[in-house]
Amino acid sequence: MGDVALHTPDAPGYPVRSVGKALEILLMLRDRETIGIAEASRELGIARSTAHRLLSMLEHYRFAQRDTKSRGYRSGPALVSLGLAAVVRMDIRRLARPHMERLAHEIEETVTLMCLEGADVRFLDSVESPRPVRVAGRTGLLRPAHCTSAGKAILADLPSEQLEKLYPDEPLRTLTERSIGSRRRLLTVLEEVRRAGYATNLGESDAGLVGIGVAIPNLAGSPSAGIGIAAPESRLAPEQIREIADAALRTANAIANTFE
Amino acid sequence: MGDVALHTPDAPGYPVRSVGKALEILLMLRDRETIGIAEASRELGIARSTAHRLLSMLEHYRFAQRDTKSRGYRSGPALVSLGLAAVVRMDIRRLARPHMERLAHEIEETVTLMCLEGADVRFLDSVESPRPVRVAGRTGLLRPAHCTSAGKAILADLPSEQLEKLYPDEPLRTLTERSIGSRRRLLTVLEEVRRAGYATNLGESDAGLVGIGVAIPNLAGSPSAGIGIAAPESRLAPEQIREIADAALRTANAIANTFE
DNA sequence: GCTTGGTGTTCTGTACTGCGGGACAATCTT
DNA sequence: AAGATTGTCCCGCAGTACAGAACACCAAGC
Repeated sequence: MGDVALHTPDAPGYPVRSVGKALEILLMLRDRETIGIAEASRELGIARSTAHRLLSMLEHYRFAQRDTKSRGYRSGPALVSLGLAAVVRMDIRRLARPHMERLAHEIEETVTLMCLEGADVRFLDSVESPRPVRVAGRTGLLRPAHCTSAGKAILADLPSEQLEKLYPDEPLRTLTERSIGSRRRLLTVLEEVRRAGYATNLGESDAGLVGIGVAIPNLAGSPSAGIGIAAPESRLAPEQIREIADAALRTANAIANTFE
Repeated sequence: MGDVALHTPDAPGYPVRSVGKALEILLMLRDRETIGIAEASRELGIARSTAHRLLSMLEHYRFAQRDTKSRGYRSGPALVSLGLAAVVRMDIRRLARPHMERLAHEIEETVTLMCLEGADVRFLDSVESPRPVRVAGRTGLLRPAHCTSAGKAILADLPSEQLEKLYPDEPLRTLTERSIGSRRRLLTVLEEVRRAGYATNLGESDAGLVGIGVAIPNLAGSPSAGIGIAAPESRLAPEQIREIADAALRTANAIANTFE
């Protein structure tokens, strides 16, 4: 009678193991550059022959391709086109675009849309500053969330137990010497972010680059997202920050309201 | 004895049907916005219950997600992150980037990298013009190949039998009234492209936008790619075309030579 | 040179798993 | 209100996708 496992809304009542394993291989392909057959077999707990067959299958459908020198499989063209098609269709991105363009035009700096992916943020889209000297948009990039402005804003919105899961190991990854290196420091920074409503990034991801980021609230279902504004260090005076953050917050709210 | 089917180099000797069907569903997700269970079952020739289970599986791994109003499945966040990770890693893109930046800087117009996907071209990456009035880079977009400059350049490099497969139906899709509408016209245009070495796009994809495109030669294995230069109509005088095309050809060759 | 540990690849039998069919409920159409 | 489609669940059978072993291949290492 009463089903206890209701708290996992999408547990497949009738799993198809081979498909599950194949999808897990695809997910491995996201984090690793290439995968070997033995590697996959070990990691998924399946026989080498099975891993071989699954990878051949992925190769046949162009989801994977063999690296030259026939050593290991890497992600194939089907993933590229599927992914790009999915990105273009993403609700957040489509809805956010016009607002981002308005914001980029108003403050004349590069605006980027990001979403959380594990403990990282993925750059989903960006509108570059109209000025000749500007920060380039780097769609597709992955950065540690705690090293970016929008990433910090997103983290600040997370429930604390989820946050702890994301940072199990103590020495946090750093990109520059200004990056946040310890969990304690991160927690106090996030507290400040919650108070201020926005986050900053003062050369913590790239030297000479500063950013201001806010989270997009109420993204029902889809992973948490945010927008960040990036500028050359020399151009952003401290007294502008509040003003720019307000513009970003207005934009984020406008995006959130577009969800009917 | 003699295996006849040697001309299909990657036919999986030992197919895993469920995985194959699952991957085919993913491929459907690329072309359609959403798919229903009955739809998938019909198209793949499997029972509705099977389609249901496969889609649940995809949903569980976040490769698909249900559309609000619980009607139909659409592509999920896993596809987005997988795709973007794959794009960033793509050889062509990584290798082409520096050359594209140089070209964009030299001619001060927006440069785009595209690759063929069926009879369309997918925008893989772009470097925007430094000028204030410029054509925006639209990474991820899909356009009919015969309506874009680089697309035509890529088509011109294709063997004719492959070309015929791509255009079975006579009234070609058009985006503006200047788009090429018939196969005959396309063939003569492609002949000109082969002679000139580059292709043009005079308001055939977007009104007020002109482009110059070239194919990147010798892309062993990976799908055919090309680069295009897009500019506002008002800014591109006819006498500049040859010069810009030469710069683009130099760039394309430089990219091709990067492949060791 | 010949081992030794590691790969990727192919084959075959069997237990299990994922398939189809059917029944039900919830929608949308007419 | 009836009819047509849809998504969802369940169950029993048979087909399949798994593991295991055997083989070929390439590195190092002694």
